[in-house]
Amino acid sequence: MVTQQPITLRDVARAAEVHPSTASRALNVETRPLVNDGTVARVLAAAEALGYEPNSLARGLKLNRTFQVGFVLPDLTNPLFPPMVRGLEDSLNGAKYTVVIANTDNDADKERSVLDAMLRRRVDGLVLATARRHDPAIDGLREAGMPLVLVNRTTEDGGVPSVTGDDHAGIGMALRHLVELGHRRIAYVGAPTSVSTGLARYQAFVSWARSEGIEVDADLMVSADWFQEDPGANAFRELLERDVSFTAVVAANDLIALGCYDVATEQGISVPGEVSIVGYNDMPFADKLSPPLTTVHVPVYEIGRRAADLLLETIDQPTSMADAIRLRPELIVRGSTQPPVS
Amino acid sequence: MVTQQPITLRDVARAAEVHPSTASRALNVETRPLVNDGTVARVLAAAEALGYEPNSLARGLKLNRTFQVGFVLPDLTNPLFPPMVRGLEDSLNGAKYTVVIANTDNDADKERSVLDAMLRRRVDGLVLATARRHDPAIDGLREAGMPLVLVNRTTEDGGVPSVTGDDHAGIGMALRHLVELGHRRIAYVGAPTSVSTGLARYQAFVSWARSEGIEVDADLMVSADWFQEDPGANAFRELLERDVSFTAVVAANDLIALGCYDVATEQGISVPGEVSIVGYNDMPFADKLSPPLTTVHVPVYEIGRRAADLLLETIDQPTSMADAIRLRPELIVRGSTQPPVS
DNA sequence: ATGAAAGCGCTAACAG
DNA sequence: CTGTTAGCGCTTTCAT
Repeated sequence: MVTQQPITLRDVARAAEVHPSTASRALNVETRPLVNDGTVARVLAAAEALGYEPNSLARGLKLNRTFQVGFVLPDLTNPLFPPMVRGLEDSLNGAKYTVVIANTDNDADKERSVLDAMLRRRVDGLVLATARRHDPAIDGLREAGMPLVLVNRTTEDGGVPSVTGDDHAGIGMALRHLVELGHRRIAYVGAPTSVSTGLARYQAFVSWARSEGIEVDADLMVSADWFQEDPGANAFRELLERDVSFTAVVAANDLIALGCYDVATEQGISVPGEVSIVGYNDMPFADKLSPPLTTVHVPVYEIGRRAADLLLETIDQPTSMADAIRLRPELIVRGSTQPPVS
Repeated sequence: MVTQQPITLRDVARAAEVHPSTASRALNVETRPLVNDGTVARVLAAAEALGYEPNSLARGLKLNRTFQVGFVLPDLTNPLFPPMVRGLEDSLNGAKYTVVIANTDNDADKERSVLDAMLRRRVDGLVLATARRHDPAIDGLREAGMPLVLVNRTTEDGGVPSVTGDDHAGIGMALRHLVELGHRRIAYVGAPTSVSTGLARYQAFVSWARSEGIEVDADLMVSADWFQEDPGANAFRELLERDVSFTAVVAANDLIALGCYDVATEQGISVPGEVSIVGYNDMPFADKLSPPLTTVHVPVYEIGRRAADLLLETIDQPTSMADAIRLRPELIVRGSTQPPVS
């Protein structure tokens, strides 16, 4: 089994009996008009016959572009991200770009090393799902002139384009749904306000509660240490220990809602019999939980697509404006909410 | 905002007042011994000060390696794959490799175009989760001398290293569990035998049924069109329409089991009251289903890690043997199985 | 121990 | 319309 070495442009040129640069022009759609139709045909035929695949390393080195973009996210096993990746790819592949994924596990060191690796690879742009509200890493990237798009979360330092769900609207949908069912004592199991989604959802909860005429009781607000199941469970336990009465809870995301499910099961609290729960994101299998989770659907795939489009714009035209695209979520009513019994 | 252009080796060399080739030697751990300690220090300091990041395009072009490996899979949103990706990355990143993911959606055209893209990118190797039992695409890749590792599924044409779960053992665990509970009429909701996992699980079911002294009734065997929920539901419906009696089913994977759940719910059949169901894979959230799914856990993350290690070996030493690593699964008993009532 | 020179495969002026 | 030339940033003989 001979590891046959790849065909190069020179091979094609030789076969077509033209100069390599002519072959290059013939092969590239942009420059093809510059060359004689007959020659084009000959070159194309030769390339086809030899099975020529351009070496994108050489091409990238010359053009100073890699046609690769990085996607930096906390953890791919969070079910939020795979559909987003698909969205990115579906948009980017059309433009001949490839996506390279890197996980940070919310670890600052890992984030730095991951970003370094991206820079070394000379990615043409970066999609970041890891933004904190104040994020020096992002500032650094911007200063280095790296095209950037934030997804899901944003930074407050401004100037960076982003594609997110509309958290204010989404939390409003969740809360109004509960109010319409008749709930008045509604708890909020939040998430760290150090990231934009945590803050926005918290603020939205407070603001919508006010406008719906619901009492905003600090005793009804807890915060999970992170957007995950166990922290959600801990936060919900803390809430229960406060011994305040409530008939419903809005969770800052589905995994936190799952944590609430766990504690409810563990303590024999019926969902939605005794307490209604609304999640956020509509992650895969949210409909398979017991009870099926009422939640706010975030168009994650679409976020990926739009982010890709925005990034491509930014790469092609670095002066373009820093759009902050907010995609509208949708309430999905399932089995975890019902009118309060009392 | 000036897009400052990256620091090159020449910049570092100039700052350290050495020749670029000396700087190169100093920077590379392999060749560092060749250069004077003092000079090394000066170069390293200069590189650090300037924030030098080697251009891996140039490096790759010279060395004829990209330090990238491709991972070709059907669909990243299948919950089986994200942990596998993490396993790959955790192993590969240590060796300074990056993973590029591509989805085929089980579409032959798409598969061809992704593989082309991978070749164009000159990936150093490929991990494939898309193998069919006879797979011309894989043959082509082998002939081209591309280092290859198959995961999850294998091909029958041999000679390609692979890392999979031990399906024979796993199905045995599932079946024995049901037999030990007292089930005798056990159905099998399978998957296409055109892929190795579909075939292996089918054969394992038949073989274990025999050795356990269970009747192998063709009427109790159906096959889903694919490893997914809806096909699983359709297959289970077909089984029910046959009007044969059974008290338990082994599903070829969790998503198919989920499809069985759906039909059971739709037709008012109690799980596990009237029929016990065992899944396969132990996908994320299998424990959150209602009822929590008894299933066979496949060490997916570990498969990723081992595949990465194997691929690195193959890249470094293309003559190495085509190991077929089979990782042992584990039965996870949850709420979807119980002794038969009758 | 370091410098000089060549070249990986490609593209883009610049000529003709 | 096509050929010539040079160079992207790096590594690696080959000299010294």
